[in-house]
Amino acid sequence: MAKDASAGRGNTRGRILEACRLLFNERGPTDVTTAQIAAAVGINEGNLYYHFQRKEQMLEALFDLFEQALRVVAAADLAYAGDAPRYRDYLGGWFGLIWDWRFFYRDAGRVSRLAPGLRPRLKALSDEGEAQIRRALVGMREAGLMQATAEQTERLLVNAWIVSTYWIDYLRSRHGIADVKREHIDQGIRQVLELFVPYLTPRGLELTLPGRPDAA
Amino acid sequence: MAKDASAGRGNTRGRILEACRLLFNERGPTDVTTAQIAAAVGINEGNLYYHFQRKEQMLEALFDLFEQALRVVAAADLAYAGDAPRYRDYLGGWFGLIWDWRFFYRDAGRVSRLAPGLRPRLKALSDEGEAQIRRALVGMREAGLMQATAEQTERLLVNAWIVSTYWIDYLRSRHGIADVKREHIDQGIRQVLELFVPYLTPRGLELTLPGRPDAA
DNA sequence: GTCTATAATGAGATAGAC
DNA sequence: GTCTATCTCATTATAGAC
Repeated sequence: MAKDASAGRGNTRGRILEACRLLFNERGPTDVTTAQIAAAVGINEGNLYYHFQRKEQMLEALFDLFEQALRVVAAADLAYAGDAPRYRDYLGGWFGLIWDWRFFYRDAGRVSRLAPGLRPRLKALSDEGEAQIRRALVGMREAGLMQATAEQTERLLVNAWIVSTYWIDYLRSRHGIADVKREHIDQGIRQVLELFVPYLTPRGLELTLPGRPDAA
Repeated sequence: MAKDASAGRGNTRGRILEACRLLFNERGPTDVTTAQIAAAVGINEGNLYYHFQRKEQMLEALFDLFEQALRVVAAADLAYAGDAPRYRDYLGGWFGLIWDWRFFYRDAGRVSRLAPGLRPRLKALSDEGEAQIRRALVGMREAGLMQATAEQTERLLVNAWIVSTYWIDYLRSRHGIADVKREHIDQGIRQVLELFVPYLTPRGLELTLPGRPDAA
C-alpha cells in the first residue's frame, strides 16, 4: 500500500517526508513533534530544520506528493462507457490513496490552520474528486448500467463520497483497526457498491458485483 | 441546538464546561489551550485550575454531560412497531446530539490519548449506538416497513452509521459549513433516509418520507 | 472562589562548529 | 549535510495572597 519515498539512500529529505506521512497518519500533524519526526528518521532535530525550516513546509511538500499519487489514481479512470470497467479495482485504488494519505482527509482543518497556503489546493482537490465521481455516475447511467433520477443520482453521489472518504476512519474509530489490510479495503469497496446496487440494471450488476463472472 | 449548561450564574464550573464544548467542537481538545478556555469564560487561568486540575478532568466531565444528553435522545426511541414512528424527528435528535458533541466523534483518538480513562466508555457508547440502529432496522423489517435480506440489512446499518456520524464533518470539510442550521440537519436526515428508500415497502415510504401525508 | 504571580516543561526554531 | 548547543515562547500547572 505504501510507496517507498524513502528509497533513494542519502535522500534525507525523502525519508523525512515518509516518516511524516506515517506519523501524521497515526496521530495527526499537530500531535507529532519535530523531535519525534527527527527520531523516527534517525537524524538530529537540527538536521531536520536544515531540510525544512518550518513544519508548514513539510506539509506543503507532503501535499505535493499526495497530489502526484492522486493523479496516478485518477489517470486509471474508468474509461467506462460500456466495456467492462474495473469498478472494483478503480475503487480499490481510491481507497488505497485515502488510506496512505488519510491525515489530509481526517485532519483537513488542522492542515489548513498549520499551512494556510494549502487551503485553496485542498478545496480544489475535493471539488475535482466530486466532479470525477459525478462523471462516473453519469457515465454509468448513459451506458445503461444504472437507472436513477437526477435527484437520486445526486444523493447517491453524496452518500458515496461520505462512505468512501470516511470508511477508513470508521474502521479505526468503530472497530479499532489501526492496521488496514487488503480485506478491509475490499469491505469498503463492497460497502460503497451496496449504495449503487438498488439502482443497477442487470448489466450493471454483472459488471460491478463480484461472484458473478466478468462478462464482456 | 445548544443546551445552556452555563445557565446557573455563579456556576463557574458549568460555564467552563460549556466553553470547552464550544471550543473543542471548533478546533479539537488538543488545539485549544487552557489560556483560551479561561479567556472564553472570562476568568483567570489560575481559577480554571481550581475547578479542574487537569485538562483530562475537563474531558471526563464533558463526557458525563454527553452521556446524559445521549440518554435523553435515546429515550425518545422509536417505539416503532408499526404505529407512525417519527423517524425524521428521531434522526433529527441524533444529528443534533452529534452536532453538539461532534468533537467526541471527530477527535475520538485525541480524546482517548488525553483522557485514557474514557476509552472503555467511548467504546461502550458506540457499541450501544450500533445496537440501537440494528434494533430500529429489525423493527422496521418486522413491522413490514422494510424488505431486505439479513446481509443487506447489515450493510445498510454500516452505511447509515457512517453517513449519520460523518454528515456533520462532511458539511464542514466539503462545503465549509461551520455554522450548522436546521436545514443542514434536515438535509442529513434526507441523505440517511435515501439509504433506506430502495428497501422500503409502500407503507414504509409513507411513514418515513416527507411530502407524503403522515398516514396513521 | 478568584486572583497574581511564577515555576516547569516542552515545542518550534536558529547559530555555528564540524 | 549533519551535528551540538542554545534560544524563545507557549502551555500546563502550582503557590499563595486576597
